[in-house]
Amino acid sequence: MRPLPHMTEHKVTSSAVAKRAGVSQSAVSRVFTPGASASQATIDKVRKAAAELGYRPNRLARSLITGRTRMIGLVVAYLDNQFYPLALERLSQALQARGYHILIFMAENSTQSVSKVVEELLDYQVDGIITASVDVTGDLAKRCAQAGIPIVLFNRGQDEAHLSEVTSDNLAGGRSVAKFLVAGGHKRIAHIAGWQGSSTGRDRSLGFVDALKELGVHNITQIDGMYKREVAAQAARDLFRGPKSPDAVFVGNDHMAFAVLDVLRLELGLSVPNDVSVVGYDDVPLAAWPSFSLTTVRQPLDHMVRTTVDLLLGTIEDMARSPAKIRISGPLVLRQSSRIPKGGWPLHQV
Amino acid sequence: MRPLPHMTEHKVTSSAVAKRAGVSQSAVSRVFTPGASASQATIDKVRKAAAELGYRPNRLARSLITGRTRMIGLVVAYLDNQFYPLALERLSQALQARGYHILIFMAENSTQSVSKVVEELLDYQVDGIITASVDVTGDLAKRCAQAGIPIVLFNRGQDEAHLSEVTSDNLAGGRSVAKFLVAGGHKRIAHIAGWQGSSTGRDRSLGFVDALKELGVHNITQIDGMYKREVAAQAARDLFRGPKSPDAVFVGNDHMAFAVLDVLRLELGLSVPNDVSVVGYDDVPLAAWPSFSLTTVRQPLDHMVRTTVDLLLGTIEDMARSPAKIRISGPLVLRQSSRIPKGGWPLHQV
DNA sequence: CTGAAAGCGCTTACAG
DNA sequence: CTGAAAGCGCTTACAG
Repeated sequence: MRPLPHMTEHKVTSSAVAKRAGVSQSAVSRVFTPGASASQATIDKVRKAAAELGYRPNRLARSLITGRTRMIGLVVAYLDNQFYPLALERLSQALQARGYHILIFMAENSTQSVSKVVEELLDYQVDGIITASVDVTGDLAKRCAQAGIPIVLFNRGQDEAHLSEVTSDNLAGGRSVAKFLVAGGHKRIAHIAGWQGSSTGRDRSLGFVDALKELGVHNITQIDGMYKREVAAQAARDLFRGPKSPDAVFVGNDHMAFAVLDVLRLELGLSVPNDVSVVGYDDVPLAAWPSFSLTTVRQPLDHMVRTTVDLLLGTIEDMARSPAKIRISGPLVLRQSSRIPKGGWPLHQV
Repeated sequence: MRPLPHMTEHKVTSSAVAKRAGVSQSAVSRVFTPGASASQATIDKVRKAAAELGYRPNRLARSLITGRTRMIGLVVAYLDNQFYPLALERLSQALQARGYHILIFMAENSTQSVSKVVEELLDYQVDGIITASVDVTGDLAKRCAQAGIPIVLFNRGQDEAHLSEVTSDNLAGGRSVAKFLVAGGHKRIAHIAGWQGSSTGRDRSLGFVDALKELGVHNITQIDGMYKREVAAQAARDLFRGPKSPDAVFVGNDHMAFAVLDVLRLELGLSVPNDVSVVGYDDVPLAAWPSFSLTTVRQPLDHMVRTTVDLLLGTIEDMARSPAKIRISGPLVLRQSSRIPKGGWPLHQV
C-alpha cells in the first residue's frame, strides 16, 4: 500500500507494544486473547504499553487464523415496509450484544440477485447469514453448507429440509382473522392477499380461506396485492367499486392495509369500521397510530429475532446441529378498524 | 480452528488452484488481481481450475496486505423515523454499486455509546465511516484521523473544521417555511422544534424564527419536540388547548408532524388546513400518503447520499483531500395540510 | 508462564 | 509473463 503522505498514521502492531513493554510479541497477543494465560506482571506491562501507544488488535489478522470474523451477513430486499427496518434494528442490537455485527446487503427479490449477493457475502468470510423475506435456492444453500456458513431464513419458509427458518405462525394467524370476521357478523368477506410467491403470503391466505370454508363461507374474492402499496390500493378500488361491495377485507400485511384504508376512506368515502372492517398483518408501530388504528395479527418481532439469533449462533458454535423450522405464534390485536363481535373477543385489545 | 466434523468444508486456496492448474500460487493470485498481468494461456488454465474447485479469493487475506477491506462503517441511532431506513437503503445501494459494503452499528445518541461503537468499527478495519444524525466528539474524530479512516457526518453538522459533513440547507428550509406561512396569511404561528441538541433541529428553528422576525412576526411559541413522537404529541396538546390556539404550526420533522396531525384532527377535532396549517420537514414517503398529505420541506435524499458517498470514497482514495461541509437545498413541497397563499406559491406542488 | 517459530491465505516487489 | 520469497498482523502449538 502506498504510504499516506499527510497523516501520522501509526500502525501500532503487537510487535511495537511488545518492544515497548519488554516482552515477546506472543505475550502481547496472549494478553489480548480471551482465555490465554499470562502473569499479572506481564498483563500490567502490556496493558500499559498498549494504552500509551493506542494499540488495538487487528481483527483481520486474528480472523485469518481463527476462521471467525464475528460478522453476520444480512440480506434484505426492501426497507419501505416498516417491519424490516425494525427487524434490522433488533437483529443488529441482539447480535451486537453477543459480539457480532451485521454486514448488510440489499438484494432485489430475484434468484439471480440473491445468489450474487450471497456469493459476495461468502467472500467476506462472514460467520453466518440471515436472509429476511428473500428466497434461497437449494443450490445456494448447498454453496453455504460447503463453505461451512450457516444460514437462517427470517420471515420466510421453504421446503428444503436442511434450511433453518424462523417465521410467525402465518397459517394460524390467517385462521384467527377468519374466525374473528365471521364472529363479527360479516357477510361479504374479501381478501387482498400477500404476495403469493412468498410463503408468508400463501400461508396467511391458506389459513384464512380454509378456516372460512370450515365456517361455511365459500365465495371469497381474493386478489394478490404483491405486498405493494399501489397494487393493494388498486385492488381495493376494484373490489369496492362494484354494487355488492365487501363488508370486510383481510389484507396480507399492514403496509398494504394502510393503502387500503386510504382508498376506502378518502377516495371512496366509506366509513371504517361501520361500512367495512379492515384487518392487517404484522402489527408494525404505524398500526397503532390513531390515523390508522388497525386491527392486525402481530408478528412477535422480538421473539422472532431472539430465536433467529440463538439458532444462528448456536449453529455457528456447533455445525453438527440439525436445521430447525421454528414457527412463533402471535395474537390478533384489536383496534378500531374492525367491528368487534358482540360479546367481545377473547384476544388482545389495545 | 477445530475441524468441523459433519461438513465437507473444502477450504479451496490459491495454492490448491495453482497445483491443479500447473502454475505457481502467484500466478493464480495475479489472475484474480485486477490490474495484474498474466498470459491468456495462464488465465485460461487458472480460471478453469478455479471453476472446477469453486475457488474464490479470501478477502480477509487480501485485505491484510492491501490495507483495504471495502467495508464502510455506518453508525445509526434510530430507524423508526422513515428517513433513516431510506437513507440506509440508498447508501447501501450506492456503496454496493462501487464495490463497498456497509457494516452497521446501532448506537444510542450519547457520546459514550458513539465512541465505543466507532472504536469497534476501527477494529474491524473499515475503510471509512458514515455517521447518520449522531454527534461525534473532536477526540473521536482525532482517533479516526490517526487510524487513517475518513469519516463523513450525514445529516448532522458540527463546528470541528476538519470534519466532513453533508446536510440539507436547514437554515434556508426553515426560512422558506416562515415566508410561506406568512404569505398564507397565518397570524398565530407556533413551532414544535426538532431536537435543539442537534444541528438540524437548531438550524431549522433558527432559519424559521429569523425569517419570521424579518417579516415582523415576533411572538412565536416554540417547544422542543425532541424528534420524538410522544413529546411532539404532548407539545401539540399544550399548544392547542389554550384559548388563542395557533393557526399554523411548523414541526421540526415529518415523523413528529404525523403525531401532531393525529392530535389536532383526532383528539382535538380541528380541521387541517381550515383551522390550522401544518408543515413538516424531510418529505419521507409517508408524507405523500393521502392520510397525511403533509406540506413539508424536502431533504433531497438521493442527492445527499450521492454526495456523501463521493466525498467518503474520494477521501479514501486521496487522504490529502481536505474536509468539506456540503449543504444541499431542497424545495418546499405543497400538499393539503396547509393553506396555500392566494395567488399561489412559486415552489413545488405535489 | 514465556519466547521462538510456524502458518492463516493472500499480494507484491524482485529476478529471471 | 512467471516463480520463489518475503511479509501483512496476528494466534497457537511447541519447548523450555
